[in-house]
Amino acid sequence: MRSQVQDGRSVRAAAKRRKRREQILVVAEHVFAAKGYYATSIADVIGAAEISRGTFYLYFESKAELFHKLVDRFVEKLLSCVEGVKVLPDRPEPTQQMYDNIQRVIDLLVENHDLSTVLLREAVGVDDEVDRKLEEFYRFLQGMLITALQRGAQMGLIRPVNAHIVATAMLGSIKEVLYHYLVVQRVDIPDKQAMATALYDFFLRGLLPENEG
Amino acid sequence: MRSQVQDGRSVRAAAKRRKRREQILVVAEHVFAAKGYYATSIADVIGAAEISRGTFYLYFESKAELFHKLVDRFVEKLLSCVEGVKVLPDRPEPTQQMYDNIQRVIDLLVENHDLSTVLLREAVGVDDEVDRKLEEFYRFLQGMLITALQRGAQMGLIRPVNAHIVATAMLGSIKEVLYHYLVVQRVDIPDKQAMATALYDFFLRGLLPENEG
Amino acid sequence: MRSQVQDGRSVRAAAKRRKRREQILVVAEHVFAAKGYYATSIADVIGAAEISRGTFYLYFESKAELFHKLVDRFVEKLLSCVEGVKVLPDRPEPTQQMYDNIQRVIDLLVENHDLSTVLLREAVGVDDEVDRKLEEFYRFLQGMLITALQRGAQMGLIRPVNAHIVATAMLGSIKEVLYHYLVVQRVDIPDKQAMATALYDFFLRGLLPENEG
Amino acid sequence: MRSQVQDGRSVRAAAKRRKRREQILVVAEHVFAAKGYYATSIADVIGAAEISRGTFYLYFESKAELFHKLVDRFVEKLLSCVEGVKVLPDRPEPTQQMYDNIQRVIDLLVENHDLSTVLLREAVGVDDEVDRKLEEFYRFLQGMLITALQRGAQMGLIRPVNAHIVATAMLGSIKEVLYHYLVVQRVDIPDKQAMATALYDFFLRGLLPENEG
DNA sequence: TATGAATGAGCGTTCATTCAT
DNA sequence: CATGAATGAACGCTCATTCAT
Repeated sequence: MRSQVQDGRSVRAAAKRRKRREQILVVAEHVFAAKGYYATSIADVIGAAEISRGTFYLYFESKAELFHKLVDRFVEKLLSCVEGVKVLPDRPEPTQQMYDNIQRVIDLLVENHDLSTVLLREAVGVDDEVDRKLEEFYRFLQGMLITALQRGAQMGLIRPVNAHIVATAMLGSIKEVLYHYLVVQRVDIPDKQAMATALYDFFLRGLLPENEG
Repeated sequence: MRSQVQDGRSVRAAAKRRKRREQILVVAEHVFAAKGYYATSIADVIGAAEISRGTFYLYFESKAELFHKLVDRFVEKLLSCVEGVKVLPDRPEPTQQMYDNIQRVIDLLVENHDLSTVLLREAVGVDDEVDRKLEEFYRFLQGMLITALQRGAQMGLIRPVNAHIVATAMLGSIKEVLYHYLVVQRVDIPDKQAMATALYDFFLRGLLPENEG
Repeated sequence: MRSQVQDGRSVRAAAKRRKRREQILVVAEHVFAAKGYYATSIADVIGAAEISRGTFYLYFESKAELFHKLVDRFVEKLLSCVEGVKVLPDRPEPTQQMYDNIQRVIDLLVENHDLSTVLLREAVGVDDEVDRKLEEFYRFLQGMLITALQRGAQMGLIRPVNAHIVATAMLGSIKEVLYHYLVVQRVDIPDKQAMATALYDFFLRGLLPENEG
Repeated sequence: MRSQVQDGRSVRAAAKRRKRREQILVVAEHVFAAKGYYATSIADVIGAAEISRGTFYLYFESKAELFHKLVDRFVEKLLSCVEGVKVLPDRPEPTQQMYDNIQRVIDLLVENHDLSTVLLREAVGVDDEVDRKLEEFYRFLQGMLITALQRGAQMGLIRPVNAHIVATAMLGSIKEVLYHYLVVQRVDIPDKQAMATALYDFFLRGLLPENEG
């Protein structure tokens, strides 16, 4: 059994270690966001993090692993902020749930500007592991949306549509809008609520005038 | 002044040169589509094209230039197939024009499966030149859509919407749906017309049931 | 079918390539002999060979492969110079055959001073591939000697001995003597015939005086 | 002058220190024997010894020094077990002394399987210091054997032979036989006495049948 | 004394590009 | 015009060693 002193030490050491990893991850977000995965060398990362090569490899076993962790964090954060639309007494209207999801995704990506930039920009194609993770994630979201669309249609809340295509289109819409503001224009989105509202409105009512509220 | 013989020669030579370039570009589409930009080496391209290293550099000044040309072709082809929505006596209904545009884009990308794969997958982030070209192109499309949305609203054909966001969302929808089918599922799209219809329908009428035809 | 010109070219190119490889191998023999496998870096080899890094990797796929080729050459040369002792009308006395083998091995190693140095010195332990090759080779020689000892005993030409141990001891004798002269003393052996004779004499007659000719 | 208490402390501390060093050396034998010098990292050693990096460098100034100590121990042990053949009234027959030496060397190496593996396998070539030590040691043995052979010949106990070469051959015989059994076949030698006898018999009587007892 | 996080020189390897033939 | 051998800068990674705690 470890003494209390040892436990205290190891606990503090583990905390320090986590902090260091975190620091590297945060710095790497910036660097990858600025230069892209391939153009970023280990030298760039350790230069920005002000650590030595050896230290980097103490915390990550490769450049790939570093990127995978960033992808994992992105995916985890997003997964924890989207919720399947459910019809329950204690939950808001289904359409409100959809709106809330959009809002939360926007908030999250805006808060994690660099990470979002990296992932929206060029994560696909980096390596098979990353491709698999992202595809799995998008497929999960797509599945969620498809289910929501199908249930919503059964319940008469929405029109029956080609759920597969519409779900994919909705995903693409959100990605593109966020990509456009975060990466292309490199601005913090002025009015996150307006953005969510505009997307939500477009999704629900489309373009035709007879759909006017 | 060149003699006629020399002109004849140089004309033939220029034609031959163009043909060679074309051959390399076509082969490169396949290779880039299969392996991605970074994982594709010059060795892969010249191996597939059955030419020597030296010959490659006779026709392209770098790997980057080769890729730029592919991007240029993609952009040109797409530009030549989309048309701004205009209200003129000799043209179809504006909504029909939108539908036609969607349909043509889908057709083009399906016809150019490899090129589309490359560009939808990971073109962004390859280098600043490519980023600029693609951004310019997407901005052009976006501008076109924004204009159409604004004019449509003025004319009462569509609801007034946040044109910027909706235009971006429409672009993202189309990209994502095509990406999903062309790259992720790697299938030829079974029913291109149905896909266009589904997107068109979603764009116009959204999800709410009161929008039912 | 290739034209004669192309054949001529490719034949010449292949010859040039072989020559280059050979040149690198020869230089590498020197370098490995002087510094040992591990202390020798690719930089040392290409420096001594006066080629660039890239060129080295054009001819060898790794430092390991370079060393493997050297081992292969060593083993091949030795295999081609030792012959199993056979009793046939047109061949010399079995003991003379043994003497000849010893003489040929000594000659070969003296002629290939550097290569022998590398292999006698520290080839074992470099990697599993090398270990396997050398062990296989020594086992082959050992097997040959064991057979010769057993047959010789059956024919009454030699005493019955513990063939396994004696064969191994004979191998060790030859290795150590050559190692001593080639590597430790770093001299060309003054009298190769005397060396062969001394070993041969020791093998046949041992130390006891009653064995005096 | 140190107080008795301090002396007691420092004596105990020194003993502890020696014990620690010893423990590391013993563990390192195993590790080096299993993986070889170059493939063994400090991480392997401290992992097996269950000490920290810092502690290792408290006891050894480098990986090289650790190995040097192992070589020293090997050489010391061997030196303490071989004795020069001397003709004295209170000592056995010279040939018996030779047999005893062989037997003791075999016993020692079998008892120190790991250490022997390391040293027989790949010690040569590790660094100049090790090379020097081993060469000095082998030269010492060789000198001893040469003297014995020359004296033996003078006394008429053995034939006059090329003492240099025969001494080297005898060393090589013993090394190779032990190497073969300890390292290649990785077995404990079944009958150490038979091995000594076979070598002794071969050394004294050679292969020719007229030498039959 | 004991620790283990931090270091950085040095390694083997890749690959886009050049140029003599 | 065509070739492919040659180049070398740049990369990701390792590991013996140090030193603040």
